[in-house]
Amino acid sequence: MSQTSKNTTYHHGNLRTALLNAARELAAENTIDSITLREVARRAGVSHAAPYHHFADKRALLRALAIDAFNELGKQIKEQWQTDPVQNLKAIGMVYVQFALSHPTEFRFMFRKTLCEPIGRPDELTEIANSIFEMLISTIRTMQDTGLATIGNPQELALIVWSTIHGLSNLLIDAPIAPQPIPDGFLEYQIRLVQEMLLQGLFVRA
Amino acid sequence: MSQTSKNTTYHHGNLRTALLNAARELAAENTIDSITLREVARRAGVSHAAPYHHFADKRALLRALAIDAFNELGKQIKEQWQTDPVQNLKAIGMVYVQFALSHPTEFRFMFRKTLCEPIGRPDELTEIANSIFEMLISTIRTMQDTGLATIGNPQELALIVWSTIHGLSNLLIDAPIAPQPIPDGFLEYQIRLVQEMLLQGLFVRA
DNA sequence: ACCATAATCTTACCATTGTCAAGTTCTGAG
DNA sequence: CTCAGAACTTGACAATGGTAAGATTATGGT
Repeated sequence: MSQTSKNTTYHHGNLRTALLNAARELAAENTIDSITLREVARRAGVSHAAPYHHFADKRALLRALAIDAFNELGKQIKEQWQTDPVQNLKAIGMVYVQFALSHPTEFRFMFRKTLCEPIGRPDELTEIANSIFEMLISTIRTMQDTGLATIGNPQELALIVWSTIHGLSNLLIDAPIAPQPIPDGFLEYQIRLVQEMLLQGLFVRA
Repeated sequence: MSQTSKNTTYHHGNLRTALLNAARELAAENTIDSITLREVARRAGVSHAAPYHHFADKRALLRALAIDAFNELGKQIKEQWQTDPVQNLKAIGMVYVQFALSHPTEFRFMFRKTLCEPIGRPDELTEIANSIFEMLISTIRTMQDTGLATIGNPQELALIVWSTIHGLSNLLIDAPIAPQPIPDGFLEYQIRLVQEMLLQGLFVRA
């Protein structure tokens, strides 16, 4: 096909990524249930059993999709990274919610416990999720070090902050409320509101 | 069967609720994908085509499940209702997160846009969700009236508050972080933390 | 009381899906 | 060159969502 690699007839050459791309294509088009192994294979121009040579089962394909999405999210956050922790807090929020809005299907798969390995076993999905969580924690720690936040255990505070942006993302994507489509500037305004509330809440005057 | 109603052999008598109960049973046992129309019918002791006389399709069954769950959530909130708006804010948060933790599968279905009717058509799921949202808005309005909160449009503030408890629920259920199982008192502590932050954030000193 | 009609349920069928087993074709190390 | 193994295909299987047509029961109008 017009793939960016070899063009042999039998061996695809780079089927794994082609399958993931096809899955992403499906994710972008339809809803969460419409990612079908067979359709993915079809779009990659390959037989319906071919994917099993690259993924153990459908779950593994979706897990790979989720991991890629987490990596992309982390990359986007890092691109916005600056020195001011308050700016970074805002950046994390904006990037996070925007990512959820622009890749809703992948976003949903990023948080599916069934896609993780059984507990005990090392799980890349858990690791990458935690590494992003760490960025939030360290941001809050920095804020505390510079006196911008004064109360609380940074880990617990980070969980609350993450909850807020994660919940906002979920509600905007899936809840039967919220304006549809989302008006211009709504996001910026909402994130600013979150941030102001959090900054106030994180800061106890001496 | 040992149903609470008639016991004729052919006509079930109350199949609709029996199906919903079976679905809830499945929800409690397994994961989100394991609710199968055929298994639901099997558990209700009925042929696999019988459900179609009570629900248009699988989606309709799941929508009914989600609606029931929203009703239950609303009921539980109302049971905790008092006069103090701050107490009510806490009650909403506690009940909400506890509901999500004790009925994770139903909770996930409560927020699936694909279960809603196409926009334009009146949708019971949208209505019941909004009616619960209204309780939050009115709580915040009351707080503003009594000087406990001073800033912002109550609707926008309510969205942030909802985001926080909704996000916390989702993360605790599905995110590959958070202690598993959740230790005693964790929830109370976390909700108190949320509340303190929000109260600070909602209140701007003159 | 009776019977037509509608509601409820069943059996039989179809297309699709995830998955596996057994073959086929290619590729590269020796 | 060759041959072991990787990459793919074909063909099968059971399970699922859904439809159609027929069987059974309930119900209301007369």
